[in-house]
Amino acid sequence: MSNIYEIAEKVGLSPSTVARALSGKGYCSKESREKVLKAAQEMNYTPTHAAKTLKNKRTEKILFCIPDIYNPFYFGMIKGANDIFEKHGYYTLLCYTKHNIKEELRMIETLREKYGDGMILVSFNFCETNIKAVNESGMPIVLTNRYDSPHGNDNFDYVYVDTYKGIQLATRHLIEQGHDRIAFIGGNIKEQTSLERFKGWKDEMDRSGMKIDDRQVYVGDYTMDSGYACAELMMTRSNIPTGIVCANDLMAIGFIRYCNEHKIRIPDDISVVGMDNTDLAANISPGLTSIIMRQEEIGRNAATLLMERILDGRTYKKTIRLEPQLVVRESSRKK
Amino acid sequence: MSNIYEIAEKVGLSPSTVARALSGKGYCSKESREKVLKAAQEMNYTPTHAAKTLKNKRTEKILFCIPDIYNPFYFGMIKGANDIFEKHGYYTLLCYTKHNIKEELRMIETLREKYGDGMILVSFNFCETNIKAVNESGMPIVLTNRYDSPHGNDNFDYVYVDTYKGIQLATRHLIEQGHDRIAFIGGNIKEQTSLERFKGWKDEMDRSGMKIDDRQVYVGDYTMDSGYACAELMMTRSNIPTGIVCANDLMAIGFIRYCNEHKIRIPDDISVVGMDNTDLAANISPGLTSIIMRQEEIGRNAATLLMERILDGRTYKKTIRLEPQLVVRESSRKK
DNA sequence: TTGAAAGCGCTAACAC
DNA sequence: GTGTTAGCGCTTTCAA
Repeated sequence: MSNIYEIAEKVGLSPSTVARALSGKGYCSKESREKVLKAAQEMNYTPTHAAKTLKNKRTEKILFCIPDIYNPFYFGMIKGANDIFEKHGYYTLLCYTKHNIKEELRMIETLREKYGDGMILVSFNFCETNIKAVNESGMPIVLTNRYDSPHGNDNFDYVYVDTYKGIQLATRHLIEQGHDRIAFIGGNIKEQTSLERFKGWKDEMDRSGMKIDDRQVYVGDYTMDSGYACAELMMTRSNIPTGIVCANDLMAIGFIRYCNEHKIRIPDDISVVGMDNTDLAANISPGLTSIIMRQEEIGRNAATLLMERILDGRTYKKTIRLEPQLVVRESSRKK
Repeated sequence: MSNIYEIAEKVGLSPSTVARALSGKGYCSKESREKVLKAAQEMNYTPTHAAKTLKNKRTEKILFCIPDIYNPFYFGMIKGANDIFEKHGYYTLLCYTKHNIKEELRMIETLREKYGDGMILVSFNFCETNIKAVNESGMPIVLTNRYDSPHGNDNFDYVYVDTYKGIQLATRHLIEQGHDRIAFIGGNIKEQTSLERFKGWKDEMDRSGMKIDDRQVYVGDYTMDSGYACAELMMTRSNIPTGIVCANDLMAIGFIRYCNEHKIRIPDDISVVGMDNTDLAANISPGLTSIIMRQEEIGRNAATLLMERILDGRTYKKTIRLEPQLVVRESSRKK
């Protein structure tokens, strides 16, 4: 591949003039510029990204880490963020971290190598390990979850929708519909976001004076199949709940699939509420009652915070909280 | 951020010794190595990616372009490819090209700048413009569609599932079930893959001696909403079809949603066949008859072809064809 | 085993 | 308006 020296030689000018002609910055006569551009074209010239970066310290790329590409929840976030980055001439590169902290650390390391100028980090499980890496990276990173270290020396931004409150809304909705046996299908509560969701359900149940026991709590992994499996398990037990709060739409869909297959009527026999309000919620049958999680807004806000750090040089911490909201569809109704 | 010079100064060795210690290549005494590694750790050292690349000409990154993150069809491909790249220590970076040829060209340009070592390019619309860019990039690029230029001088690999045949299978299935009014919901036939799918339906209809007219052909954009809209339009017309071939699962799901909302029974009133056999096909109700498109295998094969070019230096062209397959579920049955 | 030095391709300050 | 030159941070050859 050609470089500016070869072009310079070909047109009989110096490399710096070529560079000026190409970049449009600095003085350069019209003639020279034209000669250079023509030659560049002919020689099929492309600047080398690495060389530019080494000088500029700017890649104009953002690394966007998502734990799970199968989950439509993230699509909105990606779109929202992308819209902002684009405006500033930045590219978004998605990194699929597979729900795996090692992958997250690898990508933070890649960011430290300055492969990108900043990062949006989505994770189900912010913990001391990855937060430490974030803090020590010295690079701009925005989380899409709430996280505050006990030591209070965090220096990253975050944008979040209050998941705890979201699950409360879902639970309260079922309670208001007169349900009294309400189960919860969530994730592993060792993970931060799963714990929050679980608490949202538990606290709301407690507040309403509902009895709960362990057998009302089902553990999935946010996939449709795990929702299905939870339904299977539930139906082997006595005292089947009449209302189900699912920690995301996908599990709710899996749950409903089981019900459809086994002639359990939704919402006649059981009311189901999902969370995330993904496109699917409106498109399956029956339509799934769900919680709006403002994915696009999260993405847009996260991207904006990142650009502030990168372009405006903001160095103090900023956090943004967004409100979840209930959407009622056909999958839930009065008991 | 620290660099090898600062480390060298700190430990009282030369930068080249530090580099050797860090890379593990070349001679370096055990003592020196230990000193260096310790200092590097203390100074929170990370190598600069750009500097390495400038020397090595290797980024160990692959750019994976997908037109549409909302479509679960691509998930399997990403996973399959990722599995292979990982084995070779390569990272996959996803680029969302939004069904937009300009974005594709931008990413090909980014590849030419050597921001990555190779690319898997997924597009709905391979045409002269993007194929020219692919051919001229001089970089290893694998397509996940069939494409052969008339001039026959292509030098890229591709892996594909025969979509034409896939739609034929879907169409034949409905014909065999006794349907005679069979509609097709596809995409804009200006796009290469949409045209292939359309032809699959048309040719199979012709072969079976079925009459077809324009009003049996509906144009969507591969989203659920567009499937819904096609259903809406269809129902305003007379002579409603009894069988529907959809060019992907998402449109089929949107179509079914319309039917559910309007008390049209699937499959009693209308049989529906999708394409892609995404996870959703099995999880919605009724289960969607669909065409297996071997997404993971496409991904794995594409990644393997790419690694052959990058690591083994293969320079001749290779193409791989995979067979689609019908899966029958509840959404289609005998008329 | 270690160090000096050149060079990857580009940018930008400075001199002409 | 143009050219010279000195880096950016790393790798690698060659000499010591």
